[in-house]
Amino acid sequence: MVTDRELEIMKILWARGQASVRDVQEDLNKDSGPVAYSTVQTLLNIMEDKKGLVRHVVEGRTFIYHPKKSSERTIRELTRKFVDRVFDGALDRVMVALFDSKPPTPEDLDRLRTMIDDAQRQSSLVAAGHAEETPEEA
Amino acid sequence: MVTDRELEIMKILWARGQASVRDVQEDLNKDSGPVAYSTVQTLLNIMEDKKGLVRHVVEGRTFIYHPKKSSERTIRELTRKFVDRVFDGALDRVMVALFDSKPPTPEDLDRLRTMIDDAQRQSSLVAAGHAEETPEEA
DNA sequence: TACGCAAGCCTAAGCAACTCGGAATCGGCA
DNA sequence: TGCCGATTCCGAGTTGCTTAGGCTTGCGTA
Repeated sequence: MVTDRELEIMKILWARGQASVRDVQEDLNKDSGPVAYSTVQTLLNIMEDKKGLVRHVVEGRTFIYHPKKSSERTIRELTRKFVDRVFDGALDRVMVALFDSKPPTPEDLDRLRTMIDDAQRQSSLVAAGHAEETPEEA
Repeated sequence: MVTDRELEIMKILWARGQASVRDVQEDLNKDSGPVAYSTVQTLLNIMEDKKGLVRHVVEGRTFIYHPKKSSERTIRELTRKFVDRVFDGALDRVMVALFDSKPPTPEDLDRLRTMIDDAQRQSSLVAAGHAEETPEEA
């Protein structure tokens, strides 16, 4: 649903909180190659009207855009789609590919170990009957 | 580079080792929706001539297609591209999103722990001066 | 007030990639 | 010859990305 270019723009909006078309254009020019003002405008238009990814308020003559969809939700959906598409949902196969394509640093490994420890502690609590203490997501 | 549809076809070829256009069409019809024979043919054509993903041999009158690009390499590249695109290459952020979008099972966690153990043992060996025993990739 | 510049927005359009299917062609066989 | 399955050719619809040009509005200047 959200394309490459749109993701770049969303990243800018997430980082800045809000931005005018000019702001986005300048950031894109800095990060990637040169892009015409009207290109950014068209994309933001589509992202607002057709996809609901952003919204805008008018300030003087200029449109100020805000992200509407959170980075957490967007990234979660992108990740899920990728895992399903490439790995048919198999998490351990993802990990193998991940380590293969991006060799982890020792710091990465430490952080991962901590994450797994937490997850295992969590699931053992659940198994012991403390599931009701885990709040559900809205 | 490799699109959704092409990945589906590659998966079929990887699973079967080789397949005729008819084979691929039938598997696609089984997995996804109905697809015309000529569509599959067009796709395989592009995958051979333009992208070098497959090759074919003639057997009687029919084309038998073989995967040319390995699943390992394809998946590694897809994974790397995804990590760079969405997470700017930050491995630990990928893990967080992974756990978030696909809650790991206890079995997943055990396997992951083993993988991390292996990786850490490996890197400590390297740190101890055995780097020259690690063969380089061609 | 009248004029023109600058900044912003909107519209139309082109280009490339992907996906798909219809129609024609070829080769063997009854 | 006529049929059948397989292959090839070609065009069309969709989507993403890109841009140029036209329109509106506000402001400074004379």
